[in-house]
Amino acid sequence: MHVRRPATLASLAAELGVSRTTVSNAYNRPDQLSPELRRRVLETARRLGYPGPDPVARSLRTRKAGAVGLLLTENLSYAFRDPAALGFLEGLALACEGAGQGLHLVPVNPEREDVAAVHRAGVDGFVVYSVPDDDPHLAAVLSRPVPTVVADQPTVEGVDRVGIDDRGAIMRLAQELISLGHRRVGVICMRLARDRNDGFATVQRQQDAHFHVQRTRLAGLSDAFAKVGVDWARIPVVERFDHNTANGASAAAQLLDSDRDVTALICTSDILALGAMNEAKRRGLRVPQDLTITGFDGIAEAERVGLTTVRQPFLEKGKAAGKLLLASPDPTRPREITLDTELILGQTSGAPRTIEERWFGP
Amino acid sequence: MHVRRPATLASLAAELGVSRTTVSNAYNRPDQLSPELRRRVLETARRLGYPGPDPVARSLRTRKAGAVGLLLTENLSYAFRDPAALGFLEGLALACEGAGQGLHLVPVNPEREDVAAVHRAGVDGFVVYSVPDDDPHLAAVLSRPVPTVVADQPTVEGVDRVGIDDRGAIMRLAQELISLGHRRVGVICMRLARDRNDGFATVQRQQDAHFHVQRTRLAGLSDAFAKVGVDWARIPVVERFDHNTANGASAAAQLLDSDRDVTALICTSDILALGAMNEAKRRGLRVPQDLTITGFDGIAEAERVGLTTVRQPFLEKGKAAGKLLLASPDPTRPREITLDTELILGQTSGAPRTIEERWFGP
DNA sequence: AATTGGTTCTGAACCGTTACGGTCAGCTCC
DNA sequence: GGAGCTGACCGTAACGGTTCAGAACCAATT
Repeated sequence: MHVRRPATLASLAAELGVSRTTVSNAYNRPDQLSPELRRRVLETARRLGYPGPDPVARSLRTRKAGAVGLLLTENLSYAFRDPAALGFLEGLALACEGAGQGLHLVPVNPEREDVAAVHRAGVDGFVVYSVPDDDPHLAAVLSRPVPTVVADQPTVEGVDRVGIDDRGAIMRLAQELISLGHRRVGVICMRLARDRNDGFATVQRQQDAHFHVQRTRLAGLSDAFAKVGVDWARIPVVERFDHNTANGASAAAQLLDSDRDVTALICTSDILALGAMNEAKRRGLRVPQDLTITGFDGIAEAERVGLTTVRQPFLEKGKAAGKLLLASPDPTRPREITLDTELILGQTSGAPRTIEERWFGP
Repeated sequence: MHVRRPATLASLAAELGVSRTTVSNAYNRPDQLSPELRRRVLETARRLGYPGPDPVARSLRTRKAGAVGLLLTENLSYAFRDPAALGFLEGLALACEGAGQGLHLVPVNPEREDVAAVHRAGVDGFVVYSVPDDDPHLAAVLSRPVPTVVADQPTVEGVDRVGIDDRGAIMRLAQELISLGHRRVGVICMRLARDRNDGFATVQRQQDAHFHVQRTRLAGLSDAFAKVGVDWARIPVVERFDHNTANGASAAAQLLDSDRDVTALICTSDILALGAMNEAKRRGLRVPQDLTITGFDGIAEAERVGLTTVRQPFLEKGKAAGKLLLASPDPTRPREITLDTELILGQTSGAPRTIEERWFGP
């Protein structure tokens, strides 16, 4: 085996008896030197095992890394499990690919507050996806002098943003349930803050939630029900830290155990809703006759089972974030993109049974 | 809005009247200077809007980028749709995360042969996942003087490798079918080369396949059937370029149209097998009574429907690739990791009906 | 003969940092 | 009271490129 020679542009130039500029040009500006010389340069490079200009050194000089950083709140691997995050990731990847930019996933250890990884990432900009307001990594990103786009997060001064109208979308869903006659409902939501709280969430906790998306959706629900005179404080909201169907099921169980007369379970994600459906089935509750269940996101699996939900365009969101970041040499005017959502009325929602029906059958 | 001042470590040092080394130490080696001075440095940094040492310059100096490059054959976004690739990606991400390394997805435009992206990536090493032997991007990666690990690919001289025993695994599957009595089978496989060929694949094309995994699996099947005297050349092999269930279905249709007496469809991936099952259903063929269908990979959906398949540990494969890359300061001995697979006998395989049964019913 | 223009190549500055090998004052220890 | 140590800080030399303003040369034009 040959040992990799630490050949550099300079050593190559010396070997050839030309200037470093010329060697550089051989790679970057073929029109700046004669074809013959260029051929010789590349030939000698091959012979010496020179792998071409060092990307890092080039980045330093040109002040371009050719990559976009992506900051996620969770373990990197979470992004590959959650369909919504995955869709976003795919969209972002598409945008990067289209622009010939790499996508640098920043490693975040949620245990340690290891902000160093953010500082170490050689990128031209950041996309921040759904991290809590108070996340130190977000602060670290904002401290870096590169353009940033946040997604599914509250607007940050001077930073582009892409998202959906979570509030309006879930309000329309709620209004649908309300018009069907639902008043006594339960809510299942994802984690509201960085501390684990698997159980009921007080109104205070809901309002203080550090995750923008969850906070906004709960607020939308609260407003929608307030309009028809339902006291939100009496609506049970169950929170789950980890986002999976098992937790959707256990949250549904907790909710149904605490109040048997709930007529609908409103979940802030499809994953949770799918879990809730499993629990309903386990209890022999028919959906939607005995219990209405709704989700949020519009993932493929939800569509398959006919879940009533709000469909949001993950992929487009990711693409939009990428385009926003890559197309912005103009840092003066922060932009905000709000994508449309669609209310999907599936087979998991219907009118609640009356009290009589509940006790004496239909 | 404040304009980002291009403050540097040097300007900060000048402002403070200390050396650049001291400022550097304030960030990297707190023990090398008095707490008081460090406090002053950081304070002044904040005041001047100095965001901390530039990651690219640091990388140049330390010769560490803190990131691993990942090369995929397909569009980046393909990786987010294919469950096997996704599992690998997740495993790799976990390994990177554990080591505090970023994961840099290299943008590959399969249209243009834009190898430049490989040269532009500031990474400490590469993982190459299942690209064809003759892919120029692979060559570009190998030309870079950084450690590399290939996965699901043939061994490259001096390069670590991780994979499974595709040949042995599919042979065990084939032997199972053979012992059930199947002799007249059809095969559905993924793309064999970079050129599109949606249709039958000749034996020559099978042997020349540039995708190692597919080539090896077909060879394993060929060998298994040869052992019991089946002439492989007469076994129809249908190839599909794009990997999705729709293509699995159309390939199954093509196969069944060409030979109605096939008793089993052996697919080289679960996705294709799931598509084939859809087609069988559409035709009113009962599985496994009328037709045996098998897959390969062991994805969640396959498990759900009870597909007979080979389960391979994607996640572990990704993890292993990451560990191999990150734990190797020793370039002298290339290593090879072969992970175990498991034959899953589901409900989609059974004994073939005899000719009589086929024509006259059971 | 002088000017112009084009091609091809060069020299030197610069990108922002960290590694390495110091210096120097103050202190301890017999 | 001199040797030896320690803590705190500094100067210089890389790290490996890109870029820009010319220099040198030659041919064509005025």
